[in-house]
Amino acid sequence: MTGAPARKPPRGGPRRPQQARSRRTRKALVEAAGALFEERGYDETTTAEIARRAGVAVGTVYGYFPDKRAILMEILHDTVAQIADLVLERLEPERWRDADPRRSLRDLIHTLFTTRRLRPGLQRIVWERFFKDDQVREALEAIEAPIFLAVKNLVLHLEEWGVGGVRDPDSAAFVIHTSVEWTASRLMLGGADEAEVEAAVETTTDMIAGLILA
Amino acid sequence: MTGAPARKPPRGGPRRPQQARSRRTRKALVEAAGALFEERGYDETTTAEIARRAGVAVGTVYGYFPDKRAILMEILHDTVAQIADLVLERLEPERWRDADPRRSLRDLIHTLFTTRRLRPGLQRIVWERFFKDDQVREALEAIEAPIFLAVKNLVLHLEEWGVGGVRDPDSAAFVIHTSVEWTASRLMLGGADEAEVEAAVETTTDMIAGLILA
Amino acid sequence: MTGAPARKPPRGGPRRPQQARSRRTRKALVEAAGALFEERGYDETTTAEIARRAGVAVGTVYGYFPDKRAILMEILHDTVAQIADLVLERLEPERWRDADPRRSLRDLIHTLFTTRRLRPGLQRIVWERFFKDDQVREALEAIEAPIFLAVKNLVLHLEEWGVGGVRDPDSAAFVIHTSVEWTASRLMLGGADEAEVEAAVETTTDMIAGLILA
Amino acid sequence: MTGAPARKPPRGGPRRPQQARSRRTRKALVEAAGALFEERGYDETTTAEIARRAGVAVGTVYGYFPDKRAILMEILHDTVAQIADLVLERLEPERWRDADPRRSLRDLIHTLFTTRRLRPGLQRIVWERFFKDDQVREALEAIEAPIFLAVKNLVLHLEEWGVGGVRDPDSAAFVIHTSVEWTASRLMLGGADEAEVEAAVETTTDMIAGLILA
DNA sequence: GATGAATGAGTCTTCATTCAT
DNA sequence: CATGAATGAAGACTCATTCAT
Repeated sequence: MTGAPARKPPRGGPRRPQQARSRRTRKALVEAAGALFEERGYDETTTAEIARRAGVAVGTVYGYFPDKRAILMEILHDTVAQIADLVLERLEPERWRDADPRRSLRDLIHTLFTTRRLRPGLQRIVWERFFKDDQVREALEAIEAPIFLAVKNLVLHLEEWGVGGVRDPDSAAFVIHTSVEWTASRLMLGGADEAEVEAAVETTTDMIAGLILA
Repeated sequence: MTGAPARKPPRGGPRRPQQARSRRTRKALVEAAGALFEERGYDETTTAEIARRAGVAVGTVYGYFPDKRAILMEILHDTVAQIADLVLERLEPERWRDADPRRSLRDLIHTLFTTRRLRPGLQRIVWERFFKDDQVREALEAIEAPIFLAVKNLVLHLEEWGVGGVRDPDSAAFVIHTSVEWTASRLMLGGADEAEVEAAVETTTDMIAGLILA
Repeated sequence: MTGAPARKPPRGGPRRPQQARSRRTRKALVEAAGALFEERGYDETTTAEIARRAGVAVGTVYGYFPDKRAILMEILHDTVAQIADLVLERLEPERWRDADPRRSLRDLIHTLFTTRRLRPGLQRIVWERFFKDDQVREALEAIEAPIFLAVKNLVLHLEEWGVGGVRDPDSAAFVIHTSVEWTASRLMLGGADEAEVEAAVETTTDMIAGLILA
Repeated sequence: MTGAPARKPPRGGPRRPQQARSRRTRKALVEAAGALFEERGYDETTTAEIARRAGVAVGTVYGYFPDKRAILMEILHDTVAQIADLVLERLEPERWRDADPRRSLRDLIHTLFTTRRLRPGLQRIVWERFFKDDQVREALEAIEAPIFLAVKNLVLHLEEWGVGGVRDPDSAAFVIHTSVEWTASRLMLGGADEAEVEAAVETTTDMIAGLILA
């Protein structure tokens, strides 16, 4: 006999099926809440609705999250982090090194605008709670920090390459990102038409270029 | 024509004392609500508190306003309009004609930043409700419209005077104002220190100058 | 003309009818809650039931009391104070001066026992919450204080009159009242039969007599 | 008959290891619950906490006890019985036969007071539930019965020895024990200082001595 | 037997708005 | 017009107990 009773890990199969179920429930909960927050908003969504949509009982929600706000925080974090990643990509100096800076900048701005189309309802919630909910503000600031750093870093590289530069890189990073972020939000989360958006991308590119290029 | 319909011609005494009282009550209500919204926030203020602070009964509130939101709308409108006026002043072409454009610009930006210190609690409410309450959005947009126009007009003047110009004046007006407004809000309504603010004013001035000057 | 329009106080009639209504509602609330607490117990009574029994909406309850516990505190206070008054009467030295001390004592003990028949359900709630709810404990202690004082005072009088006396009047007051109170509670709030109660009154009288008389 | 049904004769090793484990789990559960009830109180302790503290799953609890209350009953029984044993010792006539009755009595009272220091949290639960939970009341009464009997028996011995006696030994037993028990509880489970306790012990001794001695 | 995910009835409390006086 | 008592729908959260794995 070759041996041991082939028990427990049958071959990479899912161990501890309970955990699998648990993960599935959690996911269902996050998805249900995400969809509802997106559709209706945070205050307008009840914990009972989240449970129903996830196909579980109310009590189950509280087995996974301490309270309603914790669900929001998780979803907000994921959403915002996902957006931030897309932006961070466009900020890598390598992408700019041998390219036309104006083109790269426009590309960056364009990305900053289009990412606002991701989960707009949740992004609205971010702004809605930004000044009244410290947790939301802190979470957003934590996610923005690396972006500010990347912008600053990029500006320093541009200076080094002789294609631009600013007086105060920290301040520039903050002002640039904040400006674009909000211009994009107002246009994309409001209901702006395509022409307006196009024009804004162009104008914004000009504006930022005026600050950091040449 | 000899005149107005002489309704209830009171002899001597103050005309329509009721209206005077009424106006006083209304004012008390608006002031009470304004102070409470500023201190606590909109959702955190109850109509009962507003009435108590104004020294009237709850029911009386509904004799002057259809609902709680209407009080907010009035206050928000007044506050935002007041701020807009301060900004509009700085946008008058006369002020720019014979002055150093860079200086005038810096002055404008500075004004845009410092006006955020007016009734910050109410301004927070604006952003909190901007995307979730169409009435708030529309009211704000109505008030911003003349500003956009003034910015556009100014840019056109600058072009005429040969000190600047942009490709798309409408878009520029929107982008400029929106950018500065939000950068200022985040800094002033959050708790930024003086140095950060100073730096941001400088950087922002550089940025806008890059777009519209020279 | 004799004068002023006979308005407002028509002649001792009820002024401010609103306050009358308010008082009525409050009373209905207290009575409803009292009856329910008595019948079912505190935890077993819901605020909705109280409102329904009082014939008002749930919200009305909170117009008169900050929370459910406040209703209990008021009722408990009233009930216990009422009982305390009955006991205090029997403790007045005048009642003892020219009477047979043994008889007066028996009378006192008897009163302490029979008062336990008043609102037994509420008295149960007192003991149920005594050690877990500081407010209840404090309220009870506040009401007991004058009783302790009266007992002490009585003992001092007895000593003066040469019919008794104890080593430590404060301690005696506490021990006497506490002992009788609990013996009575256990018998009357449990379901003791008449004979047991009679015997206990007699025995308790002997016991206290042994301590404070002759 | 040759004997016992040789069910599953285990060779050598420890018999029914399951039962050993089972007993260990049960004990862990009782200890966990006991500690938590003592610390927080009954209502404030959840079954989930008990399970966690015992190191088992929630469901497991229900394999050993039909419900939460059953755990309490077992713990209460053990605790109260343990206290009762300490008291019963001091009530054995042998201890009193050749000793100074006053001394023995004081010793007994002292014991009745100090035993209230054992598991005070659980004793609080007894009083909290005494009138609302028939099972608790019955359990306590069952445990008190032998004490009442022992007190009665002691009183009869004292009478026989010519050092005391009462009219109604049954009633006396109940009154004595109940009085001391509650005086002690209020002092020891509340937060009385040492001096108060000492005085109460002395006074109580005087009081009981007045009833049963001489 | 053990596990722990799931259940869901049940609670208190809030507050914008109405309306009889 | 003012008053303020009354309304009642709504919502977040708890926890003893069950049961599929």
